[in-house]
Amino acid sequence: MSKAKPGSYWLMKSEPDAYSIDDLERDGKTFWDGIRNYQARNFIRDEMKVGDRVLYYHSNAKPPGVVGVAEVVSEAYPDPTQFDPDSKYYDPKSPQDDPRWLLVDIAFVGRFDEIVSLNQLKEDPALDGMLVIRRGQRLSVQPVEVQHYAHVLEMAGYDGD
DNA sequence: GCCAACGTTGGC
DNA sequence: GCCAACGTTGGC
Repeated sequence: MSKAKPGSYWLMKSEPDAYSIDDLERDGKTFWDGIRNYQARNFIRDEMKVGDRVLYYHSNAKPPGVVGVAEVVSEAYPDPTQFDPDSKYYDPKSPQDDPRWLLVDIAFVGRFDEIVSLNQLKEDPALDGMLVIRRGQRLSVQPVEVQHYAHVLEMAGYDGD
């Protein structure tokens, strides 16, 4: 199954205490390790492509919200932390020859001048149906519709790309 | 810190 | 294959 669609858009959550947009800006690029949810893994494995754009979302933050933009810069490949007994992401049940968990590399693209908070997202009718504003939505990697992506950038006054 | 929502595990 | 128990996420 190959879909000839242009780029896809995503929202990826990170707790700023663990890895914030500042960390990503400093590093330029990072391994998005620690995905341990099958639905998120499937998006990464089946649908993410190099060049896809990502809304960078701070969860467990005050306030939570979108703080910038990142870009997918690798294909999916096995997450090495699943085989590392010292890692908190260690998964002893993942077979070495058929790794259960994958990751992609993410690069910094830009930062918003100000956070676009979850509240703002919820209050804007143009974003009706966006997954992140759905109650109880815990998925840390989620698809975003192109018009929602564009609208969030607009809300941020971001014209970096 | 609380707790609702939801995913995963394991007994049966 | 059901479902209760448990663990985690993440807003508040």
